[in-house]
Amino acid sequence: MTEATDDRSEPSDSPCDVDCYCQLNGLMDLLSRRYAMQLICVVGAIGPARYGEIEDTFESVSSSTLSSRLDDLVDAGYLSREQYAEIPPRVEYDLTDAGEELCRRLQPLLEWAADRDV
Amino acid sequence: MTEATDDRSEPSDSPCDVDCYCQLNGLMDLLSRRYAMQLICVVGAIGPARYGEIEDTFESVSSSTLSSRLDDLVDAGYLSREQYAEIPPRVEYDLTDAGEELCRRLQPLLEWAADRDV
DNA sequence: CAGAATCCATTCGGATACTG
DNA sequence: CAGTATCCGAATGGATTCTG
Repeated sequence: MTEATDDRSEPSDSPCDVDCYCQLNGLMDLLSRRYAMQLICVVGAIGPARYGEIEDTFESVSSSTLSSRLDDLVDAGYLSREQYAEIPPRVEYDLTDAGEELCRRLQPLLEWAADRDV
Repeated sequence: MTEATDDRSEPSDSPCDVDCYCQLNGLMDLLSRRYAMQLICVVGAIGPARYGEIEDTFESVSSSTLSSRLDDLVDAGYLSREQYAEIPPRVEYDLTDAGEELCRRLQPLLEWAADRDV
């Protein structure tokens, strides 16, 4: 018999093997970009949020950076973007279902992170 | 009375206000670097792990990148590094207490992420 | 108001070669 | 084995200006 002191050679039962953490997948790349994780939780916290609201929440973020990060999250399906035909224009971002799930999984991390090093 | 349809104007009771997500703190910067989150969970999964073990777990990572990421996490206090005076040299990385807490908060996220986009 | 476009300094991470 | 040192292209994010 093959020596199997641990289960690393038999990934059959584990629903999520260690290796799964290592395949750099698109989501991790996305979340690693600046403000991405914070944005999910902020939108989750203040519900449908206008662009300006979100911008104000962050102390300093350039509009170009914020825009591209919002686009990323919309394109990836974690944020929805509703544009109203008004003047002045109004845009509202909100979490999609996937975004809510993501937010749920991010919140424990971000809360702890915020406590740690303010 | 002041209108308070939501609690955004009264952040008194909330232990972690929305704003806390926005202060870009050092931990989020650290976690946003490549492999950082995965490393925490990998070390959490395979216990005390040698450098080579960790390297093998990732399909492709240059030693320079892996080294610097491990250094980051050690310096930040999430990984411990034990070096044994043997030949050939042996080094073992493990989670610190803070690292374990971090791992606990990362795991739900990474497991979900791995399921999502393989 | 909610961005888009452009430009640019900095940072990041991979490749490669070398070492105690 | 477990890195370090150096080099370099690519990606990132900020500043600024402009627009429907």
